[in-house]
Amino acid sequence: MKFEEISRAFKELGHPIRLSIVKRLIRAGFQGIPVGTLQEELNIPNSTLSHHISSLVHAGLMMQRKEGRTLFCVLKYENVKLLQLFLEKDCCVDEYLEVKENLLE
Amino acid sequence: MKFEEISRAFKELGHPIRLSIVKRLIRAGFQGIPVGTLQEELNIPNSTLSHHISSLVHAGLMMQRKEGRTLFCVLKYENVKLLQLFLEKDCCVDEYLEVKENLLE
DNA sequence: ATAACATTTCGATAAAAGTCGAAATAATAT
DNA sequence: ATATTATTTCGACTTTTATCGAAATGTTAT
Repeated sequence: MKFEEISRAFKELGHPIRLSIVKRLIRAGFQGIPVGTLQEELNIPNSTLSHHISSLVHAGLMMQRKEGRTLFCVLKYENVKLLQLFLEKDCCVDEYLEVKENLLE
Repeated sequence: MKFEEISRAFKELGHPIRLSIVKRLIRAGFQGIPVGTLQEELNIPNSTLSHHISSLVHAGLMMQRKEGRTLFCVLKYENVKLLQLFLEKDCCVDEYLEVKENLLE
């Protein structure tokens, strides 16, 4: 993943719907979660959801697996992890910080 | 930082220029770096740079400190760290991964 | 006071992203 | 074959971002 790709991936996380999708996909594990289920949970039109999913796929943050007529969305954990490492290694020098682990509500 | 703010912050990192700024600010430490220096290094028009800086400030990723007629840009490390923690805690369950530490070029 | 410097605001324009109904595709079941 | 279900594509539209020259603002030096 090079700089432009990292940046593109962050942009993907920069939309509440897509960030919700990603967050939901974590819980779904490797089995993933059907598009339809996502749609019910997020309660948005299918075309809108499809658009965001496609965007996430192109950015390398998720992949899809088809079973019958159901499409499962699966997070690409390794790439999310890369983003985390980018922030951790390039952005956060620990001496600079005293971080409270529970700041994330 | 709540969900919407996290998402907003990721969006900020989702532009190559702004991600470059953030990356540069890390090296600058708490002293920060003058807007003018950033401009020379990035080689973009001042109005464009100013626009992106303003955006980063509003998203809580950096702050500014004035010294004479020079404005220093300083990263808000703690918020970048929060993003990293968000990805680490909410998105990356370590059992799911074997991560190569050197994947970031 | 005026000039030189650092940076922002304005304003106009161009480009990209987001939204969603309706039609199209694909898979399975009857 | 036809109907049903799951999901995507199309197309039109609205909203948001990005870009950048030029003018304005604020700061220090002369």
